Amino acid sequence: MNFIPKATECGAGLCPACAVCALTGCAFHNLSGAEAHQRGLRLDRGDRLDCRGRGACLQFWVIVEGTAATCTAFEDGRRQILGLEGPGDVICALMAGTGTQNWLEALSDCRICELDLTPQAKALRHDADFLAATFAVAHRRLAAAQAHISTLGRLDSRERVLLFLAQMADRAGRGLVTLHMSREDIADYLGLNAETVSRILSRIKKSGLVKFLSPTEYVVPDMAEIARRLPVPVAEAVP
Amino acid sequence: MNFIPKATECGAGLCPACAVCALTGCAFHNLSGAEAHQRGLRLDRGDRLDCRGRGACLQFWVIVEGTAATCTAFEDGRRQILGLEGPGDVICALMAGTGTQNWLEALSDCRICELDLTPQAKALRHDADFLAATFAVAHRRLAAAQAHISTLGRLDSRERVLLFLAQMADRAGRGLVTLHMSREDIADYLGLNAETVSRILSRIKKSGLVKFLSPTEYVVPDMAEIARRLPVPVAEAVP
DNA sequence: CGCGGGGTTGAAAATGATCAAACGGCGTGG
DNA sequence: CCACGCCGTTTGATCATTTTCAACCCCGCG
Repeated sequence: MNFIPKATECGAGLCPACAVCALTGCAFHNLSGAEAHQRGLRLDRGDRLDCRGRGACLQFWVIVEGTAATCTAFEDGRRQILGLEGPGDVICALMAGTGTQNWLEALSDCRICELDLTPQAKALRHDADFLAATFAVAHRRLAAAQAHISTLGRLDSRERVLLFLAQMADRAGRGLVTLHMSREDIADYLGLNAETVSRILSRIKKSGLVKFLSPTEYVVPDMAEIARRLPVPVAEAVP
Repeated sequence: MNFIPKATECGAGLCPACAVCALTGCAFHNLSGAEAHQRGLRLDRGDRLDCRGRGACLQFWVIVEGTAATCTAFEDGRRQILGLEGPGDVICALMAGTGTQNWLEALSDCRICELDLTPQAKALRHDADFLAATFAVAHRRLAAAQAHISTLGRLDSRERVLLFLAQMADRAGRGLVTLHMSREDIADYLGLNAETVSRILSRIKKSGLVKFLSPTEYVVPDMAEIARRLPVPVAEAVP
């Protein structure tokens, strides 16, 4: 049940590829009994996890494996995917307003590590390493959220889908990309509807910018060509 | 030049209405020489302030007076307003990807306090109060950004404008509301264009939901009536 | 073999953008 | 004081994009 890699497994105490160790490295090293409050979860595709934090932001969910989405829905059922989460991503309590639901939804089968640090609240409130790590989590999510605002506000449907495909390819590290999302999931992420996504995907396919092997698998022959058709960089430059 | 109210001016050390004291209260109390790195700025309507932080997020801009907007623009000039900032709001380094500009723009004349804490970087990295305060800043911004994603992704133009009017009214504390934004500003915030905003404003005016005294001043006779037409709560419930 | 859940495609309708014209307030200069 | 011109706003006509509704296809599964 212990999905969290030990800090010792991660070389210099911090695992470069995932934030898990960054958290354990800071929050767990000087805490006794912390193990008791971490829980391994398995979600099947479509499963939802209510992760409203109680009060302060001291609960975390770390994606260990799979792809998940942070979602909201209005009273009338309209759904919006706020962000996509992959291995290493850390979700802290989603902020749900009254009347707006918030949940984490597995887009593919997922392994997730849940950390409840509320018992350690008092100590953590003064733990600089812990605070720095949670700040980094929030900051990274904020950057992603702001980029997504621009996407939804100022890109048309073709640009949104193209950017989406490019980003997923970038994240998958070139080669064959497998989407773990239905057309409707993509639509809810991009603020479109499923038919529009399908239509645009067909157009992109015809254009040759992306080669589809199946509805959920594709290859990008020339990333630069896609980048040339977008007014935004595909990947955020990491300074 | 010292725009920052002293913590002592704020009752219990924290000013309830603004985050300024929350920051000074934590970051400045135990720092000597901090005064030297704070700078009062005046921006006229339309002025832009490049606030990309150098490296770590240790520079802050606090709105003391006026309304400003955090903006991005694509290479081709399309502008998107990411968020609206009023007195007390704290902006930390905006994350600008290469190819995407980021700036803070005064929508009305503003007084802003700039804090540069990079000289204190070493000490602050271990200052729990400071870290907690910056986390709160990022967290609050994240909540706002996520709410805006839903707005842009899933509300139609009429709903967006209505929500905007209601939120501005809520923020202004009822009574007469004065918009410090042009139609184009509103459009760039809501992911629409200026003509569409104007048209919808006219429709809303005709419907009687909002009474306009001038193009930039209005009153909301019945907030509940507006809320009834929106699938989202107007104000986030503060827990 | 039939059923059901994506996915794709088409036609029609709605929504929002674009282009263009006219309005109104306001400051400047005659 | 008035005329002029500028800028932001409003409004109309038209165009493009996106949604909606519907049909159909494909494929896996009972």
